[in-house]
Amino acid sequence: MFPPLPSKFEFPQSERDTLAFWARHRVFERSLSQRADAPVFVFFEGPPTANGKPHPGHCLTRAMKDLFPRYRAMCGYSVGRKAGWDTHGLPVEVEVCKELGIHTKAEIEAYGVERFNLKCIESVFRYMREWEEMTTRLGFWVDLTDAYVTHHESYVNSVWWGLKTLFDRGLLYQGHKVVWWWCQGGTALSAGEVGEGYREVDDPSVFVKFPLLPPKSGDAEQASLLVWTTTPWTLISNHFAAVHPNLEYALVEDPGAADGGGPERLYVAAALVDALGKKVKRELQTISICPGSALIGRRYLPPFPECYQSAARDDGPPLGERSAALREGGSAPVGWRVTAAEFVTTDSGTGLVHEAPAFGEVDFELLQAERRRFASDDAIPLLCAVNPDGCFNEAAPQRYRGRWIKECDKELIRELRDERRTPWGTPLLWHQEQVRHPYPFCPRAEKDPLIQYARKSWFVRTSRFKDDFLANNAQIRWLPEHIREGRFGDFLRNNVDWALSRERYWGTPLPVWVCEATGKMEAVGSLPELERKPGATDATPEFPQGYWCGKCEERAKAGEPPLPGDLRIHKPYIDAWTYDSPFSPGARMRRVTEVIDCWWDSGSMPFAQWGYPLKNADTLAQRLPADFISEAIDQTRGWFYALLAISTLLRGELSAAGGGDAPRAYPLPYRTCIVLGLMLGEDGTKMSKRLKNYREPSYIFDAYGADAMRWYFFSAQAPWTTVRFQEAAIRDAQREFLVKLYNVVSFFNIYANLDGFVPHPKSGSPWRPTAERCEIDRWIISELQRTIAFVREKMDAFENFPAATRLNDFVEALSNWWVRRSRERFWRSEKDQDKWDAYHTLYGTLLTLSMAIAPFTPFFAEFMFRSLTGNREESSPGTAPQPCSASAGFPETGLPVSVHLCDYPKPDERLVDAALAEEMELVRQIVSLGRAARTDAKLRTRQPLSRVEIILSRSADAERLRPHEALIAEELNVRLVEFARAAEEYVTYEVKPNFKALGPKFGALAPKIKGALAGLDAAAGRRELVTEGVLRLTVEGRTIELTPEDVEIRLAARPGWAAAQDRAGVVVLSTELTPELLDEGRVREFIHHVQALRKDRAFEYSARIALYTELPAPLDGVIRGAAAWIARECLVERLEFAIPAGVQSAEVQIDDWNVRLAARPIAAAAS
RNA sequence: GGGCUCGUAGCUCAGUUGGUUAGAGCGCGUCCCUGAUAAGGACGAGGUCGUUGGUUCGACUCCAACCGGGCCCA
Repeated sequence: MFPPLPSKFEFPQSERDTLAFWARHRVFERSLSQRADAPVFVFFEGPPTANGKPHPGHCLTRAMKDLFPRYRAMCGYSVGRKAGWDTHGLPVEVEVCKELGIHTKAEIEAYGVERFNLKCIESVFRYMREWEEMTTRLGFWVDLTDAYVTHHESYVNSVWWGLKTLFDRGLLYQGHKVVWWWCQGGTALSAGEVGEGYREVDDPSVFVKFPLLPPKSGDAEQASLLVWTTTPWTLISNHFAAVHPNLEYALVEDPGAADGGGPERLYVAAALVDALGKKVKRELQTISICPGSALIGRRYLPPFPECYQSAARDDGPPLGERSAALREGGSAPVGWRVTAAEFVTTDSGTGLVHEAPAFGEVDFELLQAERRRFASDDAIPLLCAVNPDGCFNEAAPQRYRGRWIKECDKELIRELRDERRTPWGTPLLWHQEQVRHPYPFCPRAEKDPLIQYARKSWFVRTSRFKDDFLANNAQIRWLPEHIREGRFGDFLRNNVDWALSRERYWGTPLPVWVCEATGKMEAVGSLPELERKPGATDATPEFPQGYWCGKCEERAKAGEPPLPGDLRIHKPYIDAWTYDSPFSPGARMRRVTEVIDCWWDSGSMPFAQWGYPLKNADTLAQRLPADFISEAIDQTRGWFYALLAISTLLRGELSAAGGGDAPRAYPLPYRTCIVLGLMLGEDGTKMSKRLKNYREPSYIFDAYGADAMRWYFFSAQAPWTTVRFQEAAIRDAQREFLVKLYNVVSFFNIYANLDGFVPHPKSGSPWRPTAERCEIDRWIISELQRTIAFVREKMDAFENFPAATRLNDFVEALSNWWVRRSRERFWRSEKDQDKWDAYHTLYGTLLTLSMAIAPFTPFFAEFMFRSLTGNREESSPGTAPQPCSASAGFPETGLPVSVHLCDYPKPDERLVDAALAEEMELVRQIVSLGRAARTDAKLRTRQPLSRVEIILSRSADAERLRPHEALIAEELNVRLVEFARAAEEYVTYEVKPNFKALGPKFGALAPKIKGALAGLDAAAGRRELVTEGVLRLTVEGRTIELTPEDVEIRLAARPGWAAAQDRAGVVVLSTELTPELLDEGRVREFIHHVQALRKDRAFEYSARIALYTELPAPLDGVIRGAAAWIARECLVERLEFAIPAGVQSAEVQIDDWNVRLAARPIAAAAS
């Protein structure tokens, strides 16, 4: 007896039951342990940032990460699945700041770094729990109990080891770099963060004159360079003006504005003269043209004199008047002269660029280039009138000092217009307007604009490894493929050194200690290593026994919960550690203050998840590289890059884990990477909590279940396409696949129990091999084998979409052809072998299918499997799982308790019948045509017809269809099936060119042949082809012989017949209705109404009934004559032609007659 | 502005080394079937395959430019 199924199946409830079942029997753990000694398939979990609730996009990622490991595990691999959490970084800090209602670094310091970081841990834990819940509910099997966590001491030790290794190899260095700087947060932001924060804003656009000093020889020219900027606040820090040496520059005469300033001369790019003239509505007259190179070296006066006049050294002349020795001999001024720069264009501005190296990346590079020309490294200072907090400093004019730079823009412009003049008395401001352009703001604090700012920070010399990155990349299997050469390849080719340090609090501390006497540095590879350093201590004046212990005691005394031990390796505790300097006796080593980019954390996970090298060297050797990873496309420059870069840098060191000397081969650290598309909300725009344009995962889980969502992800599109997350699409996916499949399971369940079907081949219902069963059974079993072979092939290649599509097609075929065509076999009363064949076929198919879909829809697969195997529970869960094999129709005994402990089905080639598959395809096509013809002629299916004539385009097909005549006759409800050969009575012919064959053979002649064929007598042409094997045509004077392959013969029904056609052929129905046929139709109508009545009255499926009817005379004889048939079809025990009093009756119509029907079940049906 | 990617039916998406008649599901309309009923089937309407050029005997497919969306970078 199969456990009866509920009348109303609830997917979400069933899934919750399955979750409980998995937990009860520790199915996940056992799926791992039963493969403990198998070959490994390595999966890396990209750690989600535990900062914010998971949304549907995360569900897609996690579903994909589940699918392939499940599949490989069922295929016999050992697939360890260690969870991981990314817990450091700015996002966490910002979340905590919001919670605390604070914003700036000063506020964090005031709150206390210690308490702050404690808050960060708490915040991370909160979100981790939400993620764990979603993970479990989605059916993502990953070991949450043994997750790696980036802030754990063991993890940080590994990260430190990597950094120390790079430091010792000279790859970790401190340098200046212009970064996108968040003034209020006091830190640089990563490229990704900056990209998030771009907004369209209006900024001032100012054109400013830089008056030229007279050349060494020659008279004062009284001309200015005209420069353009959208950041007036950077003008105070101006250091150079740049031109492109190969561009043409014009010296123009500006007649001057009406309200001030006389005529004067300006240098601008020749190409921009007209455009600039239009801006001020004056004609700028070109006086002379010169190349940019002619201007190089010319000196000018900056708009604000503070830097120019500052004394770089106490004794020297002002900076503006200083020159220094060049490497190649001679000397040059250290600033305020024209330099050459390739980046100058005439796209906007004036073709002359104001350079403030502290505030622009290219500007800074220009400064570096200039510096390299000088003999002394520090000949040219970096001019910077702005403090890290975004306020002007001592280098700025008095009135601006201490003020927020953006706030000063207006005043600066006014000063340039009204107060500052050229030596000849015109205002320095030439023109002012507004521009609208994208500008980055802090994505975490939307009002704070970012600025480019030169900052001392730590870098990893990744650019030196560009070629290695590319070589590594070339070995990776990317899905989709274009990522390798496209987005990712481009990114690698443009590699710049990794800006590693962050001037923040909650992150992996940069493990570099500096000698307080000499400034020399060294890196430390782990906390134990630090503790072993000579004289190492975290004692402070306040806590002479040690800062950490002191703090712990303090909390204990105050009755507060103990500090998480993992905080020991974080700020501020780690900052307390000092040790004896190896560089200078008596001096101490102190840690630098920075923490590192959290991307570096997550990119270190291949070894850090195992705590390597302090432990688990063996594990690492086995688990590198990963066979499979997957994340969304936004991780290209994130995790995908971090992983590849760090593993490439540490290739030699990582290979030591394996005990070998040879460097580990590429790819590292992942072989296959599925790059998922972005997920958009219902309206096709980015998902937004604010706009509520998507459904929460929990809503989907409760309304449809996790499988519906998973199936939608896997089957609706290739995973790398951008998808719209639509509730309706999930509902559809559920209806098309899960509900359809459930109906088949339910069908089986109902009848198997009615007939007492026992699946066991020996002790159960009579079983016989597939080869002895009927054609449709052999067909569906063959389809099953083909499907499994296809799914395996695609899944082995990480292509879930075609695999899922094929499974969908199979379920469609099972439900809409096999079940439909086999229903009668289940209904019939006799328990003959054919009936048992049907049961065994369906049972075996469903059982195998439950295994085949298990990685895709693990909950429903488990439901199916358990339903088919009797909802077994183990009395002592955990006994050794038994091996399982299940070929169609013949399940072995001793199946495991869960489908997920089974082996993935293997196709049995012996059961595949390709010819039968093709024939059945054709049969379905013909039947479909027959139904179309019926619809057309308004002949309902219940009305039998005398015969159908089938005319096939390929007459050879007739022979192949003949064995299936009975099937066609039954499906179309016709007495006779005939194949007509040359049925010109019914059809007309058309001879069409087959260009695929004609094209290569005849080239340009092909279209002409098409014309010739159109004018041909098609019937004659066809005859010629059939009798002679060739068709001769004369085209352009040439005689051409066409073979049957060169053309296609199409058929069309002649008008006047009940017919339908397509490429396969024409199906013609005989429409003549004899009295006998009409009578049979009426009986079938009668049966139909009785069945409807049974259903309407909700009789048991197997209930025998007494049937009462009152008929008009013309029907009486017909129904009486068919009594036996009716009794068999409708389980009628007694048929009476009068309706007894008190029995509820119904009136139905058969043709034009009214018929009364009534029925009641007969109690003891067991006779 | 640069790079990548996508543009096919009202919606969601397929479309196999270029082959002349571009498909599916949903939705809509008409009908059918039903002892699987949260089913199932048939038919119909609905497309200048983003636009414009080019290559080719032949282009949804290849190339170029442009337009539009998305992502990444600036």
